[in-house]
Amino acid sequence: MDKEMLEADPFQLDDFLPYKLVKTAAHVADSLAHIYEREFGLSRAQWRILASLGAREGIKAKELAEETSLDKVRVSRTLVEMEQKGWVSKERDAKDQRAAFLHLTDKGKQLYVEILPKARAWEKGLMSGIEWQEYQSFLKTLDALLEKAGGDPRRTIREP
Amino acid sequence: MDKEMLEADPFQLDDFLPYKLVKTAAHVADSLAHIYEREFGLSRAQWRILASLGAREGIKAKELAEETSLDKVRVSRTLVEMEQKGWVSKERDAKDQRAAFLHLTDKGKQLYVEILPKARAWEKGLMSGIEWQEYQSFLKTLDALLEKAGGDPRRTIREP
DNA sequence: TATTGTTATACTCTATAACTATA
DNA sequence: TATAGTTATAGAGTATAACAATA
Repeated sequence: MDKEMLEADPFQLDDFLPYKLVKTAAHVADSLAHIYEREFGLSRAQWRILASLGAREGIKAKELAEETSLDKVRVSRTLVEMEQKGWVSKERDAKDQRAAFLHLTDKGKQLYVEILPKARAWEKGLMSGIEWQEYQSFLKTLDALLEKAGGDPRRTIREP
Repeated sequence: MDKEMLEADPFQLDDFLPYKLVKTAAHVADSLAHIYEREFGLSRAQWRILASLGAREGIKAKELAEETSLDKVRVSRTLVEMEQKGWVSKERDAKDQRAAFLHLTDKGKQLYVEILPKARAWEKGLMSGIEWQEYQSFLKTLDALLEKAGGDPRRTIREP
């Protein structure tokens, strides 16, 4: 065993990119979750679907799954919850009876326009103190990393 | 319902920072996981503990939990697994019989020096194409976001 | 009384497969 | 045969609480 090799260039988990990235992402996600979970009682899946549907009325479950990085099983179940809460309605596609166009109900839209500004204000607060240029560079690097890491586009993710 | 408000400034989940951040982090984490999971058969918790212990021999379970963002229950259980595999040994602290100093066995160190270079090479590959200055700025922004999001330092996280 | 670490348990999330009804 | 969506189930991860031993 080469002891030198163990000590020469000490590995710090905290400085290791994926760890740092995931850790930061988890804390940022938690911070946002305060709004939609504690303040509005939405689950993470419900939040993502609300946010997605609010901006893209009338899409189908399959597209919704792609947009939100949730798998079709979770989308299906979350939609049932959201229908029961009266936030979402389905409109069968006459051309394809298997699928349905999804809509926010008035109640759902009301929730959307209530949460969205808060989420945006939160995002703004998070960004305050970060230069616009630095932020643009940050986004660019994120895109590059996602591109590099690539991987399975069907990969589902938990946080918002 | 103000339809204008819904369409005026469309919200794109994909451009929303926490979503983008978590999504990128998940894919980057998956990419690394190929190495320690598929190539070496380590779980994520095992990988983090190995990486941590390799660099900081002799720490105790409590410090290990803090370093790895794993809770003490998971650390305790993962250490049992790793002892059984012969990678980790415990040395009771004579000054505090409740705790133990943790060590990698020779077998554990061997695994460490085998995985580490691969992880670093993977990281280097991920970074190739990204300017050094851009990367420094990226790390700085991550730190700023973590600082801002702050939150519970005991927060446990799943990915590497 | 408080702390370190272990054990137990319930809950959620995830992955997979099987199923239906359509196409 | 293939696809959209649903249902079922097993496994992994997470959060909590209770506990033993020691401080």
